[in-house]
Amino acid sequence: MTDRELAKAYDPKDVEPRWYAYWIEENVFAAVDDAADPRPVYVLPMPPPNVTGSLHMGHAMTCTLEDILVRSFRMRGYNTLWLPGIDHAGIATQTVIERQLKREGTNRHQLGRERFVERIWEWKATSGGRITEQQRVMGTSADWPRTRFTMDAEMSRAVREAFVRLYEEGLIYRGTRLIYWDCEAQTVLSNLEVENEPAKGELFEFAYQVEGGEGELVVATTRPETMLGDTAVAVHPSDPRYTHLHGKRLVHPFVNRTIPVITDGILVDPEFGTGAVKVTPAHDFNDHATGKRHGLEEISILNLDGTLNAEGGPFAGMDRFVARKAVKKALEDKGLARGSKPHDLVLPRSERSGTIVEPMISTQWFVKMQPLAEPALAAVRSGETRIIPEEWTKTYEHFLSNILDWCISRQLWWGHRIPAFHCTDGHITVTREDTLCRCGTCGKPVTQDEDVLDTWFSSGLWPFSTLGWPAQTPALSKFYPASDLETGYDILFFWVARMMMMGIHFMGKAPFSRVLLHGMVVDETGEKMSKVKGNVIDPLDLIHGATFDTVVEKALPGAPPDEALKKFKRAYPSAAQMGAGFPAYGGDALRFTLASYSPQAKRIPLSPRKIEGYRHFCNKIWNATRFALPFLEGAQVADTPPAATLLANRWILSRLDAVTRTARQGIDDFRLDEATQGLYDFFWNELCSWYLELTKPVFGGRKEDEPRRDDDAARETRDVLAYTLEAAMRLLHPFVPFITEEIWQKLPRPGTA
RNA sequence: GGGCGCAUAACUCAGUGGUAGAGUGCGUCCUUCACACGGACGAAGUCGCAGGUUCAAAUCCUGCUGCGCCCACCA
Repeated sequence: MTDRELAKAYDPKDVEPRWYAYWIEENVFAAVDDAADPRPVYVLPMPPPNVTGSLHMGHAMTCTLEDILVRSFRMRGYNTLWLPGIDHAGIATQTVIERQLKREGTNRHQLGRERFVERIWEWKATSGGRITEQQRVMGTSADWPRTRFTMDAEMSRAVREAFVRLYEEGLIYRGTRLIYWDCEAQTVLSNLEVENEPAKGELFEFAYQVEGGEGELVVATTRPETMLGDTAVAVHPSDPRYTHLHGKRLVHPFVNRTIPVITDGILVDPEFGTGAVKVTPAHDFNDHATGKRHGLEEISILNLDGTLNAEGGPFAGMDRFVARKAVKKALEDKGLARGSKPHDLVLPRSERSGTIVEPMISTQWFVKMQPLAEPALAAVRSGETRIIPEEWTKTYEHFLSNILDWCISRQLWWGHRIPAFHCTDGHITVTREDTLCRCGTCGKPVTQDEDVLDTWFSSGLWPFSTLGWPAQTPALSKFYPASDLETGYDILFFWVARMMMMGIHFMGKAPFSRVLLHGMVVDETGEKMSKVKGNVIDPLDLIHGATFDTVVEKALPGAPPDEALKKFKRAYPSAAQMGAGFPAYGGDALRFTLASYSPQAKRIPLSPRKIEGYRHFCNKIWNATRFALPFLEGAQVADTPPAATLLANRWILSRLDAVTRTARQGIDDFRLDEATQGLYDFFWNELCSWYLELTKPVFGGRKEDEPRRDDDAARETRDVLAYTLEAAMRLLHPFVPFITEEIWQKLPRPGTA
């Protein structure tokens, strides 16, 4: 096959890897730091995927949308930086490695901290960050040599610097608070990492005897074991049923203490339960606040692993759930149980481990949020940063207006160690140095704080830490603030809000002028993709093709294949009639599909049939070119449209102009769906169905006995067709970069004639 | 308890104060000269329900119904 001939059907497998290699070789994704570079700048920080991650549909969406923006600006002549990276993902990664150790019959404590962390680095070197390889299959045109890992030395320096400055400014403090504790991972969690899940439980009632044998007071609870930490029972001040008990004391049935009856109009709703509330200040947020109001003792009853400590009296050593049953039984045995009824409740679960978290009193590091939140709110209110789709602005405002202090310490080993040192006298020295020997206050020997920082602390610095901050590098001055930040709406609070706060605080300017948010990719019926549901699709299977056996094995690992297949086909009705599997749709078809969904949709139901439709579109592009190429020999293509006299030629040039504006507008407004629709319609209906058909009689030569024409009309049409195709390839390129590159390289274009 | 959003053709979704749109699917026909990953023609919607504003509403407003998401410490 010569240069100017094309295969009859488009085969992405042949084309795509070839051009990716070419782009890398030609270094076309690189941004330029040089202050003297006169071009305008477009900067897009890439959301760093977890080091443990592998490409899923959400990543595919992110890569696609961002690559479209980036390629588009690059083609417009911007000095474009798409900065990629990887997140160390503290708790997620630690969990992965701990599971490995468990399989090997050991654990991190046997290994020791230093060895454990080494082990994670080893793992990272071999299998961590595989996802960045997979991103390349999507055509991701990031400036790869600038890839940052949040645990790199430079990133760590930035993290320490940020911590120290916030500490010195009084915005980071250490405090003893009621926090959420994950008993399995054995670490504190921030509020955002706790998911509240509705559940069916019971409301159990039991009686406290009044001291001196004057009757009883019945309370209701969903967590009977917490009664071991009760330090009061509260009633409503104006509840006539309990007036006679005001000021009395109650006898604890299991531990040697009496507790007061207190009145509290905030905690107690007389309508609920018995109207009397047991108060456990150390294990419940409402009770904690009540305890503060009344000066109650806070008795922690739990060990860090969720078993009961010595305060549990006869129940000490039991797991919290075992203790729950045992306490109920013991209350029954003492004749104090007063029955139970079914009750709908909300269980707080750890986002990561899935276990029910326990409120516990603990000393942790916090960031004071309000002083940081206010400028972040102001930046959006003033329009310095715009959130698109705009409806998210209210959600952002609501979050930042009601924000609580951020607990940033984690009892993990994998992460940025907190740069604080403790001496035996209890002084704390916070330092930028790697290590410290003497207390800054008294000079005694010190040890470093055992804890690490929340992963999101380092990612909150991403827009500037990746550019060399705190050093004043050329990259930092060139590329901060970024132009856009594009990501899924699910991390608006976790990540975007925190970058806004940190960016403004440390750099004095909001980190980006626009925040672009897309929805969650879900299955075709609208269900969230999950391994449990068996509806996960690996984007690479759509690109490369895969039998349903393979697809289903990944969707529902370990399940019987026919059962898994049934589930899968229920989740993707349009795949049900597809025979044995997915054909190789190619990266372009998948990208065009993902871009075609409206970004304001919160749920993006992935439809295999839709991908198929856009694969057909790619084939259409291919064949249109295949038809046109033989007629383009000797075409003159300039940067501006050729002068046209024939109606058809003038018409297609005007349509080209219109679609150019549609595509441009769609990209600028982050309405890529409108851009894809416009491009599809232009190419298929206007260019192929109408214009190409109209050119046939002008060119002639289609039948054996008909000569190819070479008159003015044919020459004008040739030049217009060449110009139009070349321009169409450039318009389509950000969306479907592979096929357009393949074709464009074969087309006559400015400077090649 | 607060907040946000959605309801348009069989499916998935755009859309606009002035005669209802796309893709896919469906029906009939066509392997004819770029493409059957194609072409031609066609069927298909009381734009959730009820009010209101307007010359005009599917589009704006109010209420209702249904669905979804987020935030929140009711024992």
